[in-house]
Amino acid sequence: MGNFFVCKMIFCRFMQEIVSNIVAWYLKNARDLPWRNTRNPYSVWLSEVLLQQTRVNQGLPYYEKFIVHFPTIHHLAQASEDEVLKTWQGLGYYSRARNLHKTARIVAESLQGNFPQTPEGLQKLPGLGPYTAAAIASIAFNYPEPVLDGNVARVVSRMLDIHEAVDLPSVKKGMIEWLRGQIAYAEPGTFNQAWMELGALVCLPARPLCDSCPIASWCMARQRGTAEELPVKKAKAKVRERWFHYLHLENENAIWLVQRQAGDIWEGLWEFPMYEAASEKEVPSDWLPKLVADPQQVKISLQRRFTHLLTHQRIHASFWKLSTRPENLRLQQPIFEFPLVQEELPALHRLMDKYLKAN
DNA sequence: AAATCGGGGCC
DNA sequence: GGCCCAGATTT
Repeated sequence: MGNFFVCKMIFCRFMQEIVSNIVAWYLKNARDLPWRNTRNPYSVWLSEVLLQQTRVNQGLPYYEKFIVHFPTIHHLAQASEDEVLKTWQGLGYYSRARNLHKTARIVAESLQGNFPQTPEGLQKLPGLGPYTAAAIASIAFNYPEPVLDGNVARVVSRMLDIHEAVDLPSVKKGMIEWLRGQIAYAEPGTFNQAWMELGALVCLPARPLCDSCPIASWCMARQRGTAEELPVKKAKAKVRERWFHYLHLENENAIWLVQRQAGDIWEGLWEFPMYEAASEKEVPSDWLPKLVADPQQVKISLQRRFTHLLTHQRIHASFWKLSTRPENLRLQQPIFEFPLVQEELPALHRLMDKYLKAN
């Protein structure tokens, strides 16, 4: 931390020039993205939530889909949560979709359709943390609050050659404070987007394009040759192994699905009735009696196996085709029937989608 | 402070 | 296979 504040002092007298260079670079090189053609708070909010922990290229088609499906916050507020989840399907981090819907209802019904205009006010809404509140306030309402996302943290840590973990709250605070000291030198929304864009296009995680960087001459990491080592991050959690056994039951016009409950992955999404085994060794003969009243009346065959990789979990999924009467099943949740038409299926998660498409 | 939540692109 | 991404929320 000591190192950090020394750097901060050294750079004080160059701040205006640094900001001016970044903004000039941004105005010339920024990508043409749909949410940059407006300052409409609804569009800004939607884009920011969609892009949390998500690359622009991945979020872009979802932004278009949401704008077509829900042109205003009132359309979104009046939709059901299932409709919102369905539009979100495949993007991941599904609590974002539920919070998006909650916030739409709060703004539409309690705030007369108007978003709060300050970071503090915005951060009270579900799904809006420090980053998103600052982003909306600065871009939509011209409020001078710097954003700190993965891009900005990388750029700043290299600028100042910070070797402490950037996910440490104290280090985050220091970087925001440093940025706050220079945000007055530009339009807040442009200032914030310029830093992020620099991280996304030039100050890349690996092999940064320092020769194209508008502030390379002030970059301490470049001067010291440490850019590729930065930013430093704390160690990550290990991957959990899980074994899912899915029961595939369908007839001519219905497919049996249950909705996943809270407190686990894929909350609120739909899938086949499922039994989670405690280990790889746990075999069907052990768990089948737990799922059906009379195993004698069941025909069962292994259809397909997938290994589905997530960030912190590895799902070993087995899909068993089941033939029996529905009354014979012992399920904790009620069974729902849906017409077997792809468009009519509710928001399934990625693994289910993979299985259905493979058949 | 640590754990959890996804999916995809890149090396 | 590991890392990272326009992070937030819960414990």
